[in-house]
Amino acid sequence: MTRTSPKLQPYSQECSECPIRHRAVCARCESDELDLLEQIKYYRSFEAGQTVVWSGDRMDFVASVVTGIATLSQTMEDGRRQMVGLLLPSDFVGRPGRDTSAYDVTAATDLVMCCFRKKPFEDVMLRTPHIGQRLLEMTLDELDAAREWMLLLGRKTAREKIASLICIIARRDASLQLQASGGELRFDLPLTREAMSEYLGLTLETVSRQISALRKEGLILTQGKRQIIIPDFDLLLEETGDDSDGGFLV
Amino acid sequence: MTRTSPKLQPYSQECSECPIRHRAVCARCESDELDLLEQIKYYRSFEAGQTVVWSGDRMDFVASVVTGIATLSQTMEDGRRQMVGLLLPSDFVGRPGRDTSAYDVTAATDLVMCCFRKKPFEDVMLRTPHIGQRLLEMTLDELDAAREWMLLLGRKTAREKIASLICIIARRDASLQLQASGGELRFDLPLTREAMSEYLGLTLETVSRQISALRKEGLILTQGKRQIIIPDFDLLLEETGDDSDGGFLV
DNA sequence: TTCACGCTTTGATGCAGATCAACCCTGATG
DNA sequence: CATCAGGGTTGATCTGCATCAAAGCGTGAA
Repeated sequence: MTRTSPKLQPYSQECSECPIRHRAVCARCESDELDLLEQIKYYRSFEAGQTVVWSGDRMDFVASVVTGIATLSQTMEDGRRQMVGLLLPSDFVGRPGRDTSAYDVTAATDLVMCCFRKKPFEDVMLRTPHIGQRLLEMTLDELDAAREWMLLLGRKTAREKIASLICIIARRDASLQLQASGGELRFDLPLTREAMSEYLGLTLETVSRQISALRKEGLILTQGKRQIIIPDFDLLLEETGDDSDGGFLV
Repeated sequence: MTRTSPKLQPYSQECSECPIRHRAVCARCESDELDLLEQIKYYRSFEAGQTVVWSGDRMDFVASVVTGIATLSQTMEDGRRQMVGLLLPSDFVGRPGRDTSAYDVTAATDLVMCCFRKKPFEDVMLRTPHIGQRLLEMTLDELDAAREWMLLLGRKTAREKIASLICIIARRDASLQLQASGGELRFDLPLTREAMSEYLGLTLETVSRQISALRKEGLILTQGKRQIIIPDFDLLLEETGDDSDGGFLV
């Protein structure tokens, strides 16, 4: 399923100049830094379900998601799996200063990533401090998201977990698309029931049951297996167990 | 276990001069930077149980733990609580670029922190890039720890959670004290049963029961309520559910 | 058209951990 | 020395989610 060669992606519309995060950074970029990054960047694409790297394998690049969704997961010896990262377009993977992956990185949907070989990337980082600063900000954001996620895993009920996940995806989806809010929200769930269960620390049967329950109560509507419509976002938010006064948007 | 297990890596000695993280940084410090940091640092101490800041409150400093243990927790409206950070000596709290705390910060034991007012600290950061780099490394470490924690919360059984927590504390404790391992490990649990339950996403009754179970099976010995002796660390490790081949050092 | 395969839904049952409720230490205090 | 309070333990019961099992889609291949 090689539809478009990654080389031909109209990536420039995002922001061809700034590879770290495709938005918001470029104001600080200077042209010689950009040249350096341009020279070392390359694209890779994956089909839904493919593994990008296995935990423990050598990973000699860092990357950011261009399109699609990637996940980070940990697996226990007996096969229990927990997702620990969900990467949407513009998110970053890889750790400067470490050369093996600590997690399984998987394409949840068809996926295009913009990669930089680690060594040259680190060289550029040394020369251009704002890249490090940006990376620090992003890492702090991820840490906050991870902590919110810990609350979900440790203390929320299955119903609250499902409502939370739907809200999280709706929000990120909406923010990516600058969607006009006001009425209903409509979007595709980009995850299988199984992937959702790995995100939430549940079984896929429980995920399915809770989605059915929310549908029966009218809190969400569904079209097909994947499309979700949220008639009243605030109503759904009340089911998440989160503070009603605006919590985090991740 | 004739020699020090790789799982019990010692921290390098503390370094009173370097406030960011007491180990490992100072090689890169230069005296004028240190002077700057010296000038803006101050100490605060707290008794066990005291709250350092509440979630949502103004927090105009960043800090690192000097002695004792601090925790970060999130609370839901109905009172359910989840710990999301456990700060041992040399760990860092606070987020440059944000002026309210996202979490309740609490002294789990008597606590001394070395604080820096946020604004001057940020100024120093701008001037001395290696502080930002160090902070990035530390944040990445914390993110890895958070992800390990997510696996624990989402997928481990109560028994595995307890075994994991005891191992985590034993390791960090051992590394702080350069403890000669080889035989048994002996240390104080610095957390109440309730704090442990908040860490693990359990109730305190379950924590108590599981500790009793491990004791009855001889995997741990206890003296009083708090002191723990681990006769065979590897045996306890097998109860954590983690991969046997060396996992993370946090 | 039929088949097969991957994903999803739904039902029946079991169990780990929550909940509710006593009771037990141990050290501080008058 | 008696009392008290703040942990900590242990027991009985309940329940939310896991587990086991089967059947229902929807899509693409034959």
